[in-house]
Amino acid sequence: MGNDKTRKDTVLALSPVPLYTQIKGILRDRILDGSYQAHQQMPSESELMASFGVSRITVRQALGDLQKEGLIFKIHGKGTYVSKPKAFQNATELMGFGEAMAQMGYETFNRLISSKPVAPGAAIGERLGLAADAPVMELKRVRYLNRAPISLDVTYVEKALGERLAKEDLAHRDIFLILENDYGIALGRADLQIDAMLADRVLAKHLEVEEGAPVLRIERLTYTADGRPLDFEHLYYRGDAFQYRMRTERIHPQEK
Amino acid sequence: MGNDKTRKDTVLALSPVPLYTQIKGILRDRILDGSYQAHQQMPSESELMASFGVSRITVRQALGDLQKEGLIFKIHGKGTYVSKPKAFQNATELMGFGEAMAQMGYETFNRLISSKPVAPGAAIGERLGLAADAPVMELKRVRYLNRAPISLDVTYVEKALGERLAKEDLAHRDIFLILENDYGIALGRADLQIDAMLADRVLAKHLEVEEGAPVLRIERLTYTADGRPLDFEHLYYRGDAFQYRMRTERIHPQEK
DNA sequence: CCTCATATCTTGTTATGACGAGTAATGACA
DNA sequence: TGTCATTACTCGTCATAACAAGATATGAGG
Repeated sequence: MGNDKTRKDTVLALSPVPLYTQIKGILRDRILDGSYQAHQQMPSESELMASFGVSRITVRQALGDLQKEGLIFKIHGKGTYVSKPKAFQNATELMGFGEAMAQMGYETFNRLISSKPVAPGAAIGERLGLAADAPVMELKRVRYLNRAPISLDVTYVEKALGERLAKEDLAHRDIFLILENDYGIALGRADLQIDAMLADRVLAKHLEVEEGAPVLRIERLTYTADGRPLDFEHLYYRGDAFQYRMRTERIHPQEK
Repeated sequence: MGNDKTRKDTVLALSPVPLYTQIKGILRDRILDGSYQAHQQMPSESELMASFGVSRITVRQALGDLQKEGLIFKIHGKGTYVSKPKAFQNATELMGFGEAMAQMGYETFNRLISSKPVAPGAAIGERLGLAADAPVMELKRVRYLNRAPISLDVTYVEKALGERLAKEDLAHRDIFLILENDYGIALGRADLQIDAMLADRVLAKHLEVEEGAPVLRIERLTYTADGRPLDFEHLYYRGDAFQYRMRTERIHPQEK
């Protein structure tokens, strides 16, 4: 059932937000609230054209974006279907720790251990695209979830930026959000490297675990939207208290 | 169409591969071989239209795909630019271990430890979308890189499929490639969870490390292209010998 | 009953055309 | 000289149109 060809939806052509964005939002809501059930359904492109009163290219842009988000998938010649696994949507999204936890309803708190200018090793300076002798700021923070320490974050940024950041409310706000909302710096992608290690004495003290406990180490180099490296971090997560989740796509062999 | 300000390129309209795919390939090659240098350049859309003799929509589809791959980025009102960091392209691509290593020029070898039907715990059966009492096959393999053990892979699949897989040449081929190339099963996305743990006695033996050494554990649930869960794996990587790399994108707040 | 061509769904690709919006250089004007 | 409107680029959005290609139901012919 649920066949509502006659249904008419209103999208505002004069709105500042694009039509396909509005349509995307409406369809996403219907998927998330169950109007469109899992693994079947989804009106065809021509039905959506009629019901929203837009052209096919607009419908396809909306559907294409939803597919990128993982909410739907298409089968050539058959139709468009709703994906089931709502489990962890958007796990490939770049987020700060507090941001990610807040989205899941957890409260976080950060304790600033130290902030000081350091002479970067060659590796760090190079990653940030700075001159070999350019000074960088090192910010050390321990992040708490429900009063238990979860991770030690060591952040390296260019010195001037780091001094500015050190004055901010790092206890309650993610650096990512400060950069974007307060400084107006648009962030782009990030490159991550993940491996496992054992807690040394310093790490054990900060994370309140035994020396030799398993630790997940993540190296993250974050770029601005226009591709300049901005922020290099070492994140040390308690192996017993944290799982890093993500989603990857299979790229099908085509012309390669 | 006698138009060539700088260069004229030939794309085959009759080819079985779409025009935008051909154009995407040509542009990717030029970026990778340095014809288009990093962080500047890139002809405008209208120039590409003229040089390839195609419409704007086709050019935009090619550029959009390259942007998703991370090779280029666009700035509204200014132009399209080449991204610099060739470091690890396509790290969000879902790949088997052997596949990934082969792409980097390494040879791998797998040793099949065991393959047997098991009564799945509730967690595994549910993940695979099977009935609670449906039998599954468990395949255990140790993966070697340069004759050193790198990981222990424990794979769970539906029983019939698992028995078929057990007869294949698992020593030299990735399960992913067998599924796709031999069985014609198109793979879609995968959901991953990563954490850190310590090697127990069994793990230590297989990975040839000390008991208590750091181990990166990855849980991976792989879906077919049409969204059915197919393959659930536990991957245990030596923390001292393996780094998991990936790239994530910042999603900018829009309508949320 | 089974097979196969056909009609008719679906999504995929591509062209042409238009206007909006952001960026930047130019030149007129105060 | 400094400010501002103009203009000419760029990418972003959207409409209309057509055909290709995959999937499926239908019906004719064996």
